[in-house]
Amino acid sequence: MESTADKIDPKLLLKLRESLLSWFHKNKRDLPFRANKNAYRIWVSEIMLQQTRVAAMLPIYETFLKRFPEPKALQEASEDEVMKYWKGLGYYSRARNLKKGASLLVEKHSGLFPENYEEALAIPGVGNYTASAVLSIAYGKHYAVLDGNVKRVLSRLFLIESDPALNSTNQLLGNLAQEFLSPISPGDHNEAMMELGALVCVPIPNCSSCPLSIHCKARAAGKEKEIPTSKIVDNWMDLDLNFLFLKSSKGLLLVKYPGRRFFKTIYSLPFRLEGKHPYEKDVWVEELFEGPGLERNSLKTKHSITNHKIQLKFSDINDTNAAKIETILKKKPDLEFKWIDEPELREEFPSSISGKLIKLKSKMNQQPDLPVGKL
DNA sequence: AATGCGGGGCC
DNA sequence: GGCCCAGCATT
Repeated sequence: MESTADKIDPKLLLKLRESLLSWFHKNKRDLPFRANKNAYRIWVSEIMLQQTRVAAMLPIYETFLKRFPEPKALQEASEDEVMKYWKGLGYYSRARNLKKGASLLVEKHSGLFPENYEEALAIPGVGNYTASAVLSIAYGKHYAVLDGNVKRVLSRLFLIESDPALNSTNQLLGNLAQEFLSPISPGDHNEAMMELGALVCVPIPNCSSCPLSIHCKARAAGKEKEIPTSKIVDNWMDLDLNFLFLKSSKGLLLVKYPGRRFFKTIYSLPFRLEGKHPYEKDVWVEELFEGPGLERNSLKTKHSITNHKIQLKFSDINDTNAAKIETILKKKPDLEFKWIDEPELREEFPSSISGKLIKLKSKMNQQPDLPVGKL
């Protein structure tokens, strides 16, 4: 633990905070969630901003809050309507959690976002980051946020060279953030750190406009461009997944099989890995795809699962003898399967992939002259 | 500690 | 067309 804040000159800390805050007051962007501040509006903005760029969430934020200006409105709305307002933001469990959280607020907290950290953490979809952000910005509580921006700023300012993906580094950065946090204006301080990381201390930093640059250890060491560095390489792999709509008199086939690469714990349509990939093929899947009347179409769409850039495709088999299929499936002892009604697919195969495949199918039905063939 | 979850803006 | 992004929950 070379760099801990308790070794830093307290006067320097004061100076750094002051420079940071005065920079923020002059340079902060005029954003809607910085006006009419209340805990609910800040909570909504923080949830929307998770893994999402400001530019992408701005137009949605305005219309969302106009329709759901307070927790009660969100609680009373149907989930479908909430989803409609969330459309375009992705990570839809965020919206479901927001609605659940609104109910919790109405029922347990008189419609207000709690001021207590543990109670905030108990809200679905609220983790350390969001709890600290809302409590500091809305209520002036003394909790430092630690997001990707703050990690980058702190790593450079205090020359933290260890891998930011490591738990130990995270802990160190969290302690530093808390030590550095302004006791007078924790909310502004947190926002200022994130704003600095978003505008100035970006991956390739603009040190000449940074209020902290003269005290930045990474800059002094000439390492500002290489910090933070992660030794963890994400080698994204290209992968083709062909999903099979196998329909028999019993319905549409779903399977679950813990030994496969994806969807170990949920039911999904049977899928086959195609093209070049390092994974083992499953014999029973190949047998299914060899069934009679296979129709492969040329439509595809994109999907990503951690470290995999996937081309999604699908094939159809209709009017198949269910008993024969089940014979194939039963050869695999730990394979579970069931037959469902096709309209239930989204619920029964709870991945966004099912939605994408449904969309692809409807596209195909609108253009019946698309090439369809045995291969 | 690893893994799954997405879609849009921007270069 | 690829890259990047104000994390959380589950396992």
